[in-house]
Amino acid sequence: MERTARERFGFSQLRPGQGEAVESLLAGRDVLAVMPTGRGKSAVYQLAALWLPGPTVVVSPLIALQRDQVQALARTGVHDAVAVNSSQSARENGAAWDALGTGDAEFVFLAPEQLARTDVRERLRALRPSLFVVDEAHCVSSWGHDFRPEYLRLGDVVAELTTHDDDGEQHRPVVCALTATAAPPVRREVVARLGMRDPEVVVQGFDRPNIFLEVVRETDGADAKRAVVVERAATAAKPGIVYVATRKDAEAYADDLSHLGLDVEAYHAGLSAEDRHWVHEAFTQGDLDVVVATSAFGMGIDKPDVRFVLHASVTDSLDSYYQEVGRAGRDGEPSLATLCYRPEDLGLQRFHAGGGPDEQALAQVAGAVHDGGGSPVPAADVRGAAGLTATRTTGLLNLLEQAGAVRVTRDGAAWAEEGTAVGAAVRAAVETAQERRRTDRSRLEMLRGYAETTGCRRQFLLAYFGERLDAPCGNCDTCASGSAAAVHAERASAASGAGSYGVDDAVEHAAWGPGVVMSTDGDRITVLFEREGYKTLALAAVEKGHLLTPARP
DNA sequence: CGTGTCGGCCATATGGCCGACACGGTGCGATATT
Repeated sequence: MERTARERFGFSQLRPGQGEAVESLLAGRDVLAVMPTGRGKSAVYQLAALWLPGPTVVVSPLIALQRDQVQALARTGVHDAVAVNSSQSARENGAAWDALGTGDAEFVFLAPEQLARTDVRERLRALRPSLFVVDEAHCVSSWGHDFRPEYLRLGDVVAELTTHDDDGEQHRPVVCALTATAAPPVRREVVARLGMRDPEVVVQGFDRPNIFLEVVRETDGADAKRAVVVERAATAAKPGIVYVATRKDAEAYADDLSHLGLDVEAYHAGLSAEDRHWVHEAFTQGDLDVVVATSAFGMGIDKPDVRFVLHASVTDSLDSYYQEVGRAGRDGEPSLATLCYRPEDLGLQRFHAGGGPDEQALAQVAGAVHDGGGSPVPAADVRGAAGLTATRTTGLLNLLEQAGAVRVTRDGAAWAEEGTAVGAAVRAAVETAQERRRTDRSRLEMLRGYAETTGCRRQFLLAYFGERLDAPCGNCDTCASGSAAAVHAERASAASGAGSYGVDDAVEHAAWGPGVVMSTDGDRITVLFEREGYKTLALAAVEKGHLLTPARP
């Protein structure tokens, strides 16, 4: 394997975890790999594909990313790769299928929306793929629920690609999920949603010790914060990225910085595809000092020398935050991650997390399904009857399915579970949506915790991702100010009962229900409850009040 | 859930305050228009 990696792909040596992951895939075992961005992740499936017999399906979230990946594979000259998507003509897509059919192409890149098409799944099934890769697999969790609901159907797609020989032998593609950032609950969700079986979970270190972490708390209002953001972006070592919460802010900050003489561009989804491509290229080539961007700017950026990532506002979670921070300092040189924190900015994220679910729309969808009288109603009919867009209908059907009120076939046709009334289905779905909202809000609260901690930032961040750093890191603002050391000493001297709880322990709370211990930290413990989200509790109170009881994992 | 904008009103002749209201992120694919 190492020789092949060296000779055919030009990798000097396998990185930690890569060999393990490839071996598992070759042995037919599913793999979830959480690895830093770079060559490391795609090498896993490229190598495995060399020895596995059938073609490889790669689910990739962006068409632009699919293009990059196809080109990158073409450069290796080892395998041919094709993509199937709506940006290509019918002729191009047809040629892609032909290449796969003759064996000229080994890889096919698709977005989840393509896999929602019956004809696409049938063609894939006929190809008998041996490997099913989900790239940027955290999208399953972060986008599946509302934004791109087809992500939640990928598990069903794997099931449909499973075929049987004449002698009854099962042929199921091995599933390989890849991501750079995933906290333990995200990993669990990806594994569950993709229907992965006893997966090998390979997690490379999350720590990026060369990035200095700091939070600037702004108490003097929105205008004062703007001034601080501009000043910091102007004086920091270049190049860098400024992340903002709105498109309007992206334009405004870009204007301000440009007036200071910087080479700067705004980037957000409201720009033309042409402009976006241009900004992306210019930044990659080193022609820009700063890009001011919404969360649209990110996937596909693999620039080694980004010196700073400055957040003008909070993100929706530490998962998103660290994903964006991770674009700094990939070359290992000193870099800076600054979060300009105003508690008021949390409001926009609360808004984005959604208000109450739309009961009327739910009732229409549930009603349309119910009218089928127990036989599957095609998704198009549900959509028509409810008068909603396809995306929205799929999202609401996912919600109803998650609530156990309806069942959905792999074609997206839905039928009502026997004996469930429309009203009950809607109530169950509303409860499911509210759970989702609570966990979303608790994720936001964890970000608040990071911004407001007086302890070591890196310890807090790594604990969130399930990694323990025993001592303060020495490369963040609280370490520099001395407050991290003070907190560390205080926690060490506090009578620690943490011994009775370990990370990943299943526990139960009388009111909040079942949960899993995410981290223990001296005198406190953070638990992720299934229905309530993250809660951080004082250990003394937990022990005294017997608040948590062990539960079955 | 917080912010920016606009119109109306007030107490005084223009500036400031208040309430109402709109707005806010991520991409796929299908469809309509040039």
